[in-house]
Amino acid sequence: MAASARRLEDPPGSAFLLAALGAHAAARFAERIAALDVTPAQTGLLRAIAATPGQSQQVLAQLLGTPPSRLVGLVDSLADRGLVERRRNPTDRRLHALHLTADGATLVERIETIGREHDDAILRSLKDSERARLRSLLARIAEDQGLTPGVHPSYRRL
Amino acid sequence: MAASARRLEDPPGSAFLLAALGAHAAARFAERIAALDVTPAQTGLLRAIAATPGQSQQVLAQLLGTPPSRLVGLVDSLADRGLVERRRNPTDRRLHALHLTADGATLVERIETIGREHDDAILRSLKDSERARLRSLLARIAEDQGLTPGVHPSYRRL
DNA sequence: AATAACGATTACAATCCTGAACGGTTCACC
DNA sequence: GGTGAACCGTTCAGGATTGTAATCGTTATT
Repeated sequence: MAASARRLEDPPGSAFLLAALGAHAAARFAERIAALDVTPAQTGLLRAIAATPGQSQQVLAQLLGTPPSRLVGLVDSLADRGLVERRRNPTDRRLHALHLTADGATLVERIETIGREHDDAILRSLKDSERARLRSLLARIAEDQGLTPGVHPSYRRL
Repeated sequence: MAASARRLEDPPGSAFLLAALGAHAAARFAERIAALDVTPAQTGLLRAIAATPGQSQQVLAQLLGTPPSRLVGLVDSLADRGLVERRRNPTDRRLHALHLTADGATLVERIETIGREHDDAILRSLKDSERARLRSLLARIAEDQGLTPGVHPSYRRL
């Protein structure tokens, strides 16, 4: 009989801590933005459209790493609420260029505010210098792991 | 027209980085253990049983933060493969005490090995001293945020 | 002009989770 | 001691989400 009897409390590794904390942060953020009646997926799409307006759904789907069919429902839900517009491209009428409406733009602003509050809530136990250190470490891992900056990997196959 | 035009690349905050990296780490881990034909949820349950054997499903459900009905299927899938045993408690025949079989124990060992490899893969861009620093920062946040150590929050309402 | 390629959409099936209801068992209390 | 409440595990139906493949309209190719 080997020693085993590993306790549940000793964490199995930093990567697990990372995953657990990431899920926690994501869940908390989802709670916050629920007040605005948006889901994390919608938020990511709004952010992407705000960053590069006028793109086709195809391009956007590739950027986010999601099947195009999934974008349809997402865009629908935002378009129905008047936050996003599908503008047909006159020269190529297959394309739907996505743009934010005025309402959509102000919503993105609110989301960014909530994001900053969320950030503070999650990191409240760290001093500013420690926050900077953490951010730098995380950024290095993210780059090494090939994450596209500003895009949440959950669009891919989750 | 305000300045806006935030680029997608500048990350919206460390909490977002955390969430993105956590999702990435979780997805990669899921890929690894898929070779053993287990899901992350099953892995967490196996770990919990290994840490505190003989517990009832009710207690386990509360520890993991999941509705008991969700445990049933999880335990079923592991029991069908002979990794976990449900033992009726003779003094209180309502309870099902959960234990690992020999196969289950060796599987947990393999999962721990994979976990260490996974850890190295995620953190490969960091020196040992930096890994220690990161771990300490993450642990502090996790404690401050009230995460139960060793338990992945995704069992709760995801 | 015919056919292939392409963007967006729809249809469909598969998966997973939640919440309530259900049998079997034990406990509390009169 | 017997009756009803509480409890454990299970089951069941409903809802939400996602990926694959077929479909429709439009454009490019030859």
